[in-house]
Amino acid sequence: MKNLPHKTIERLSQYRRALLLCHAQGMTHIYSHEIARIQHITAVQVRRDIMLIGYTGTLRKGYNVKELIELIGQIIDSKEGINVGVVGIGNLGRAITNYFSGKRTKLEIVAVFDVDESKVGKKFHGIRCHNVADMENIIKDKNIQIGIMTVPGEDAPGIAEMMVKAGIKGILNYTPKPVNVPKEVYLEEYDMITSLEKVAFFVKTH
Amino acid sequence: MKNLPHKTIERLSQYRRALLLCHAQGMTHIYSHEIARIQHITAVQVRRDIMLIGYTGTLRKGYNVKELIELIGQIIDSKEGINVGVVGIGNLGRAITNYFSGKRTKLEIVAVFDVDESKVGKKFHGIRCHNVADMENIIKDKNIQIGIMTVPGEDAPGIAEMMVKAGIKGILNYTPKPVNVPKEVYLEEYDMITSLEKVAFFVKTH
DNA sequence: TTAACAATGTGAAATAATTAACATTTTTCT
DNA sequence: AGAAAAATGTTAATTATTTCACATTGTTAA
Repeated sequence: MKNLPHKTIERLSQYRRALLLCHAQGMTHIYSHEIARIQHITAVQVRRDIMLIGYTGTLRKGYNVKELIELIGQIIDSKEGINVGVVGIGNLGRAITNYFSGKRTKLEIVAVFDVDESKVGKKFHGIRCHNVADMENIIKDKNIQIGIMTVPGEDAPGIAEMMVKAGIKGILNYTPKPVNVPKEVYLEEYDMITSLEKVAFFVKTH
Repeated sequence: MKNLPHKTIERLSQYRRALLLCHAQGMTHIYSHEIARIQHITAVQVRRDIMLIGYTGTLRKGYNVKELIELIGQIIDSKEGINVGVVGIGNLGRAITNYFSGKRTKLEIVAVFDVDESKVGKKFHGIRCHNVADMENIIKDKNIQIGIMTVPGEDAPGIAEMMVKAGIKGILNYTPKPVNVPKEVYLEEYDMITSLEKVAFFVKTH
């Protein structure tokens, strides 16, 4: 199940999110076109993605919500769970920490880091804040495999380097500054300005 | 210049961000492979994107940084500038408001909104917070064309509907809940959980 | 002066992602 | 029972995006 397209992985995550809501509302089955409508994509795309993970629905009843949630979990979650650290507990770091906590059983934020001494030692949404200086040890001790960077851009390269040195496996970089990591570390970068500028461009050009 | 690929638009925004830094450091020219290294892409891709916007560099000297910044501005910025509103001034809304303010001359956050009475009337990074109930009028009065949603997921559909009613042109939805808008409104959705799960997947599968 | 080099620009090929088309199957209706 | 409808599953076609390959051309160095 390794060769799923990147886009399919993203959509599976989104499908699960939607399916969890449907499940909570008591729906037992769902059609591809219902999922499609929620996600603003086509039903064919949904069916193709689901085909790629080898699940098969019931004709005329659609997909079993519970089963599909579980299968998507088997695909995208790691069995043992993955520990996550957030570096930089400003507004964005706090937003992410609050938002994630308890949302996914297989992904847990186990530590947050900051340089600000007044934050070190405090808890954010129940998670202790450590000094960035101690990051390397804590990443190793707590087996943190993914780091989320929410520090100011100028600090990003240094933080990334520290994380790589500590043996991090993946980095999600929310700073405006691209960082360099060795190719064995998976890197995902996202900048909000780019998204806003993209919206602005398409607004401008109708 | 309307038919630029979506991906090219995103990269142009990123190139500009990088170029602005280079310009600030006093660089006058830059090679495609230098831009490529910063953005972790190939030099060919950079050259092709630049070709698509009709700019042409100097052989052996590369691209003129200032000129390229200006040209990208002509492509992706709107001449008159676009006003932006942020709905939901929790941690994420504040992060975005702080981060954007003053970063781009052609995109200005002119109002923020919240339901929380204790926030209404206050200023956030110099921008007044209004009651969501007044949103429709203020969007019209201030000619807000883009709305950034940073409210809890369950409020997203209602907020989107209000914005559409007020004549918004584009929405950037950072809530975990996809919203429906008429096709003349440009919609961009981004969910942090999806990004994190994607990183987790690729970390898991090496 | 001329050869080697290092850059851009771009048509063509390759790859990735989406969509179309339709076979199949279950259910419902007559 | 048979026809129509409505759903899935999947191959093939299409579209979008990236990469290859290489022509071109200033620059540098022998």
